[in-house]
Amino acid sequence: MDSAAEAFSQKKIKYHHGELRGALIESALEILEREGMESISMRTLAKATGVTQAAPYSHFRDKDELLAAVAETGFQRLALKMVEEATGQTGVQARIEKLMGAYVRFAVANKKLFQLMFSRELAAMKNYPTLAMTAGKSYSLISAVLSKRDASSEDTRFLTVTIWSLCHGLTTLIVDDKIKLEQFGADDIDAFIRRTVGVFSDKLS
Amino acid sequence: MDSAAEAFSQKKIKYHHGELRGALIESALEILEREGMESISMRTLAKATGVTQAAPYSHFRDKDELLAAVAETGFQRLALKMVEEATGQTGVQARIEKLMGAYVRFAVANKKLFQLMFSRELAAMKNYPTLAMTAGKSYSLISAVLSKRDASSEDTRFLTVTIWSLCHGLTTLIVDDKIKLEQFGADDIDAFIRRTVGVFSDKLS
DNA sequence: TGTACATCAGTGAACGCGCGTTCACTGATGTAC
DNA sequence: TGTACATCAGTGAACGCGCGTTCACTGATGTAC
Repeated sequence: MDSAAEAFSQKKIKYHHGELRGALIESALEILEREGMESISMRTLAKATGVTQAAPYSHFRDKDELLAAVAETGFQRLALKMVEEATGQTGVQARIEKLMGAYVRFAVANKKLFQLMFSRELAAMKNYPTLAMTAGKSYSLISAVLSKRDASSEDTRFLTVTIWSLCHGLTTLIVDDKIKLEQFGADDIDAFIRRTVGVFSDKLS
Repeated sequence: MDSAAEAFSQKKIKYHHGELRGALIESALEILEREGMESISMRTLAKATGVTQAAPYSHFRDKDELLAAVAETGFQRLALKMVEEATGQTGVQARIEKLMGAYVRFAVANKKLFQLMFSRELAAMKNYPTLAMTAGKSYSLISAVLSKRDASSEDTRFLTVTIWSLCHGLTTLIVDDKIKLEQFGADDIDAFIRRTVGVFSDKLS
């Protein structure tokens, strides 16, 4: 028996999967990016994970709970990227630019996941407290940086909303193909963002 | 026969509807706002309009074409509101504030319609040229105002994208309940926007 | 170390549902004469 | 003004489909003794 066949049979003979919950989320992320959100159903996910269609219900109460888990994974990864890229930067403006850059780049690299994270299906879900908390992380990161400014001529809360709106709006429009970066002669996303944030750079010192 | 019964019977006996296309779009707008996008199906629309489920296919090739028509109506009304509110204003900043105000207020007053207009289902539709054109109107309006500035220290295209992103992002976040206006002590949307646009008012003269 | 047993993850079949769409048809309407 | 006819909007029945979810079950696994 060669190793491929062995792996297959190992996969086949396993009755208890062991890590089905995580595997379902991974499958969801893959299918999401490959085929889009409409292709995500309990049945396709189960099949993709090599399990019967009813098996996921041992780990998720219903489809909403699964989608919430997938989205939460997305928000965690997004926040992680933002933190990673912004640490080590000095100066408010530089850190804001990095946060925004991470936001946009994450969304572009994970279009469908980003769309899921802000889809109306997900927005309709109240009663997933951890999801709401994780989703609020990017706002907190921006707010935290802005509150460290020397001169606070501009109210931090308003400035945070402004920056966050700008960041989210720009990202949404890019992901949904309403803005084509190439048309702006900006070599890359970072240059584009620097240009955009530059509009109110004087408020960021 | 009283007038109500007469109206009913008139409605009943009519074989040819006469204005079915428009009536379907109206029904869609009503159901949309009342029950949300998931409740819109060819069948429910037909039923709501008092017609058999196959009748809509005399006016729309398929569901996509109908949704595109509904969204296009939305974009037209949005552009109309923006024009209405901005005309008569003097000064770039005032006009930008009015354009943004109209955008946000339209979205708040027509949440579900706005969500449809920027939904992934609609984004997936290429090949509806008139839809794309109508959808681009709000961008054009902002761009047109900004190009009238005296001193063009900031490139108009970048500034337009910045403002549009801010406008769209703010709107999206409000409509999706990520931002609660009450928490900001702003009496109304206009005050809030004035505060937000004020961040880079010096670039708007 | 070996056995009995409780637990519960995953099975396989079935449910009911609403959906988009097709199709042969019917009958209201407007037009040409 | 009245009739014949072409058009085509709307009918009613049917199609096939994938979906979320339930349910009684089976068998792998870990633990207590």
